[in-house]
Amino acid sequence: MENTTSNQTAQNDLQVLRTSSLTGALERELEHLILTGELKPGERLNEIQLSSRFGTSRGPLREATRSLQAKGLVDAIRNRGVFVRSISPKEALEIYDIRAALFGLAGRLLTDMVTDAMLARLNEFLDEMDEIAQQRDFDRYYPVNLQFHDFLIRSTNSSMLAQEYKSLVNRLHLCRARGLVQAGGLAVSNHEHREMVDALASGNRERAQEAFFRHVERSKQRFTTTLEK
Amino acid sequence: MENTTSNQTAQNDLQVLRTSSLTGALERELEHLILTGELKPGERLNEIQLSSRFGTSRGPLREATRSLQAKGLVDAIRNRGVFVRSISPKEALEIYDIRAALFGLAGRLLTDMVTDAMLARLNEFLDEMDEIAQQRDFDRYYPVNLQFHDFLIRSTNSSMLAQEYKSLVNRLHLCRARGLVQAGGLAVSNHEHREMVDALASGNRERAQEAFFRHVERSKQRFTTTLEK
DNA sequence: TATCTGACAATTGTCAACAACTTTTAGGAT
DNA sequence: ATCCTAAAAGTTGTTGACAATTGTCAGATA
Repeated sequence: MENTTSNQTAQNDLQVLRTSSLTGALERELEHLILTGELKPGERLNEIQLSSRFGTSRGPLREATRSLQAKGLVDAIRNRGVFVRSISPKEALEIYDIRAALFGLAGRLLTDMVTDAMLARLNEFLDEMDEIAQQRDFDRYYPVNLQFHDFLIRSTNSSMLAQEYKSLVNRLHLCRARGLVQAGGLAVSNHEHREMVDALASGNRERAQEAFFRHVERSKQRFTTTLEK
Repeated sequence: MENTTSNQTAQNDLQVLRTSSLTGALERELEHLILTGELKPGERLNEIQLSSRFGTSRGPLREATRSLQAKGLVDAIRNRGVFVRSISPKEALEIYDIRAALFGLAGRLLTDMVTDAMLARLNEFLDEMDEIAQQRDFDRYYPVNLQFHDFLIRSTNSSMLAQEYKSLVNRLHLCRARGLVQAGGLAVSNHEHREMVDALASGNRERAQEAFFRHVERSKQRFTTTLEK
């Protein structure tokens, strides 16, 4: 039994390596370590240590870190090494603005392609989040909230937009000062969600864009206020 | 004489290598080759050929291409090589939208920080472009138009925004179908520019955002029409 | 003629070794 | 004790070699 499972995983690994690459796998692994916080902002990525940990040589690992550098997740200093990037509050605010702009675009695009089925699904989300918000259960609210936003972005059918948006969210995770930012405004947040969905249903592009934009901007403000104390 | 200059460039190269890296230099060089069209969309980047051309080994070159891959300028296929990315019309349209959203954000941000000096500089740009447009001199119009947009983006003081915007513009260059798109609408374009500056001067955030947004959207429409014939 | 097969060439994937640089540490001078 | 210096250790930068894969082409077969 143990034999078959290990054979299976070995086959999976091979399957992965046929289409993807060792570098790509390492990159995903490192990205995971960074985003989960196992590798913390400012921490150095030791090539020897990491490559021996993953059982590869330094070459593919270096390629993976170059990719992460281009994505803005690490900084590289020549002859010193690569370090998990640390996003300053100033940079975080800049990213919030860009995220707001992209989310606003999502709202604008969705207005012209929204269906009854989509509105129904969105209202399901709203109801679910309302229920959770009333119980002040942040641990349950957070993932659904994430799903809600993901659903909206993916519904635009713009893979470029989805990719850019994800990249921004990832970088935002690297801001140390970003604790449980929105722990306070659960009900508030969902009120904004309703405004967004209503704007979509109204068919008014500019209104939807503005509603989506402001939702992220308010989240930015909540971040600012928690920052000041 | 020849000796001193070659010594100087050699010193410059060394100076560059102290702060930057060989990989970084290679990446810039490759990016240049791609954006100028010396390496055309779909073309393969031969590691041996390129590394011998630049006088390095394949290691740093591979790291450079990984970075370009993350930036969306090349595609890599395992065991086949990396290829200059070819942006489809569909993807180009998606990028136009994102660019519009970011440019709209620039307008919104600038509204709150615009100075008399900045407005004066912008009006200089407008007058200059008007003059060139009347002469139908596209070769002169294009770089000034670029400068104008660059000036606006940089004036927001958001390095993140500038970086993202530049990345999008770069990728747009990889669309084969994008010839001299806006060769037609010189005067039209500058009329839109005036609307943008006027909106900035009005102090109305939403109006400025919309004006900036629509400017890129109209440029997208011009792209679409040239695409259809 | 068209298609399949297998050897050969070209190219990419990975690795280990060496060179260059940085940081640490130990020793000595003040 | 403090500061400087130089050797040592640790880490990154780069290279060339080898393995694995893909592409090419001549010859055999139907």
